[in-house]
Amino acid sequence: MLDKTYDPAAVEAGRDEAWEAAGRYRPRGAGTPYCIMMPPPNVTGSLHMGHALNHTVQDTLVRFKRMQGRDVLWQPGTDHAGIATQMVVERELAAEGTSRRAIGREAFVDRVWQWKAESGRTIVAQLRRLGASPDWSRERFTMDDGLSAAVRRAFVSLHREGLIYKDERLVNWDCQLHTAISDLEVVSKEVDGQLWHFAYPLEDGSGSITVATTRPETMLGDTGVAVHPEDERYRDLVGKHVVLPLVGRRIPIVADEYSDPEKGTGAVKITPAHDFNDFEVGRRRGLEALNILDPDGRLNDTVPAAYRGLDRFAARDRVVADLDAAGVLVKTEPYRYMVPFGDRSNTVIEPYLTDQWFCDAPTLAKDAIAAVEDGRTTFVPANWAATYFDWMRNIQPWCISRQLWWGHRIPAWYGPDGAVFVEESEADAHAAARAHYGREVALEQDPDVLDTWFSSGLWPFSTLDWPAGSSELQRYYPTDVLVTGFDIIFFWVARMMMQGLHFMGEVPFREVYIHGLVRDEAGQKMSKSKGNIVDPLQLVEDYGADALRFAILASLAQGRDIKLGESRVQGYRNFVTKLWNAARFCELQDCRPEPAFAPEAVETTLNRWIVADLAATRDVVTAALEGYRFNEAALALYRFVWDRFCDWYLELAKPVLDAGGPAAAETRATAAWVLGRVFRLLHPMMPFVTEALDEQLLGAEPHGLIVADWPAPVAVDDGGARAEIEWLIALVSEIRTARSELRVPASARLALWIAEPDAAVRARLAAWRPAIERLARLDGVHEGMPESAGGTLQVVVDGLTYVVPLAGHVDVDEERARLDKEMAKLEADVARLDRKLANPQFVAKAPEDVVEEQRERRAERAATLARLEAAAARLEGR
RNA sequence: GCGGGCGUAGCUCAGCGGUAGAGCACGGCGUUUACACCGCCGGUGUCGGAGGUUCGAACCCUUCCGCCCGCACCA
Repeated sequence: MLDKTYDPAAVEAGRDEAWEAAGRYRPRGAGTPYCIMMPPPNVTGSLHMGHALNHTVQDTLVRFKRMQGRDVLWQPGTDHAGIATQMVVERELAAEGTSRRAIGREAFVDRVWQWKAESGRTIVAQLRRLGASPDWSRERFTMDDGLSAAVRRAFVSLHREGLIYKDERLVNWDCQLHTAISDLEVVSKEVDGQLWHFAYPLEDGSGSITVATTRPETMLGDTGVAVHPEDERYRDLVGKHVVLPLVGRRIPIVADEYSDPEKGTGAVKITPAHDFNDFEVGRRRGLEALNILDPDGRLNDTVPAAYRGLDRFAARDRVVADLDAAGVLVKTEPYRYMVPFGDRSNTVIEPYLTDQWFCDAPTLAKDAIAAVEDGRTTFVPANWAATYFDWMRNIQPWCISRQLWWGHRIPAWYGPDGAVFVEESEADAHAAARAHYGREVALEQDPDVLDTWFSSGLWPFSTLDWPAGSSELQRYYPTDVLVTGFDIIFFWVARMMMQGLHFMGEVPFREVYIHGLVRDEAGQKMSKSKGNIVDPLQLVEDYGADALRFAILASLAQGRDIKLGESRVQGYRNFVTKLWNAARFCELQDCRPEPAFAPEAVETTLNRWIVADLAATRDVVTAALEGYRFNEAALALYRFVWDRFCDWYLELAKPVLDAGGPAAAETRATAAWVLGRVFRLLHPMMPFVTEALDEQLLGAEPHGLIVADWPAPVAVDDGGARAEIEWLIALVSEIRTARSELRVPASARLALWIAEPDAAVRARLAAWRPAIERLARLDGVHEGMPESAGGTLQVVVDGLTYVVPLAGHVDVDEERARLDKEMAKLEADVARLDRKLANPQFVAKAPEDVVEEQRERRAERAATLARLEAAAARLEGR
């Protein structure tokens, strides 16, 4: 027996373990392969709404495909997330009063591994709680031996091809983390600052040129002043020199297109080592790049003694004060401008001149762009391709080295004279060094590690045992679809495309399904600082994973962010409860699956109707899931279960079941069959409750639904069943509405009269009399016109008038008013349709079936109207 | 500045060329031993504004207004 109330916790408990133990998560080995690579969550992270959304979508797809008979591999794993993880552990050390530098590199890395071992299971456990069904036996971690080997192979190979190189360039430098970061890890924020104008005196004493800056401390590194070649104001100054105040350095005034006469004073100070634009100008004009900062962001020894060792911001104040004292501060104005911050450290990022490893992204991007252009990979929704192209076509060399300790150590070793040996192992490096020097030398490995995304970019094939190779690699690459948020199209999707195409010669995935972000009920992005985080696990605890999953999917309109509040989840928990109770009713009614049940062969109108309706729902759901229209699939099932099966089918079945006989037997079998189909259709979206019901109610074999066949289409000839049930629903609804509007007490059992039924209607009434009486609260169905005192209620359905004598329950005026309201609506409809049909253009140009449809509609409305008019007249007549 | 998106019922959103919809919220009524996590009943809303295309536009085009998100700028 099913429990009286649905208890998600009880229903969901133990099911993940059972599925896994039964091997359900593993590829079945037969069927067309279907593969999804799980975007590896940060190993030390915990589940947030974004994960819940992302994994619910993947799991729904995977379960759907599994049921369709595909050989499904959902490859799971986690990411080492270099900076984020290192920071967490560093914070821990700080709390203990020590630091990574204090304990040293080796001890620190050990410590991170230790921490990973402790906290690395959380996210996986949480995903399991959600119902995620990847092949956990294949779980990978980006720093596993195999994946690390893949990283080294990729690095060495790209290096040999000249696509990875070391260069001294400006990078985004994080002064707190002491590492370079990529462009993508920099977030610009608008800041209220000041714009200072300084007059740099000309060397020849003939005056000065005024430049403006928001970062005065950088003037200590100025090696030039640029003006626009066309700028009349400064034309005569080009080629002259100024003497840099405070420093005394003689620097040239150069002409360069970069200088914008409209901006600031039109003359711009050039600090090649500390500004990306200035760096380019410096290169073009042969200006020296003078690095004035140390890795902490303090001024170094290239600046005058007074400023050495000062922090960049302290130096700023000092420089301004000194320039003011020197009389060259022309003016100071408040100024709003954009300042780059590190997305992790949230400190101001400095452009900084260092030696770093770069990947030639512009070259790798070529095929990655072509692959999307020619449709080898497509985006869903398609417009995300524009974002992808936009970034790919403007891609810059990718700085892949990080001055961190946690991550893949760069496989480069340096000899005593600085010669570099890039090899997959230290042994190989030594061999190369021997060949180079003709003797054994001491080598030192590059201290840096690689950007985390370098290894994540290899994920679609490194997880399948590349470079060693395996049958899985052959079978599942390219994967079918990547499911991810738009926020990492650049970070991750682009990198996988570049590396996948380069190393595998084929795209990593054929489709990229991009979903939105989860926001709170007010549409705010969830963040810890706002305190509006909704914890998915709390929701799972309160309402069940099934409810959360279904809520997510039902809210997931394509290409939009989703706003998910608790009430939404609650609503779908109610839906699960509804399903549970419907199943329980069927159980009480002894509905059991009939092995020989053939949906096409059911005979009663009611059963033919529900079978036909379910067949249509199946088609809608199948097409919706295939097209990533999850909300459409969810809604179709919600409607079928609640509005059709529960509200009408079961209610109409009650009298049939009570009456017994062959019709009752068929109905029991049909109900059981329909529920079984519903469980299957719903399973990818709400896996737990559907399988529990399938087992408990229908006696299906344990953990079988997850691998049950997806329902095949059913070709039903409903033989007029739909029309008949629609008539019945309309009749009952009309009477209910009229009763409610006339405030007839619910308890009043009234008779139904029909004046002139034809044979068909007479038969229908006879067949459905118990149902009509039950659902419309009636007692007796009669032919003819009633002798009524005390008013009547009259409704028109399919052109026939049905009369309910009210016997004093209501007064005539109220019924008259109700009829008037309905007639007014119909009159308006008829008038509108008449206007349309009277338009010769419409009749001539619109498709025939559309015109015919309007004519029929017009006739139907007019007939109903006539009946209502007659009914009104009868009211008057008394 | 460039790109993308959004503006439909109180709220959250479907619909995207042929009668304006759902859920939630709200209000009324509670009869039916599956379900109060329920049942029944209740929606005229300039489909952001203005033009245009069309026999017909919430849906296509143009333009304007308002909001959001990327990217760039960052003297």
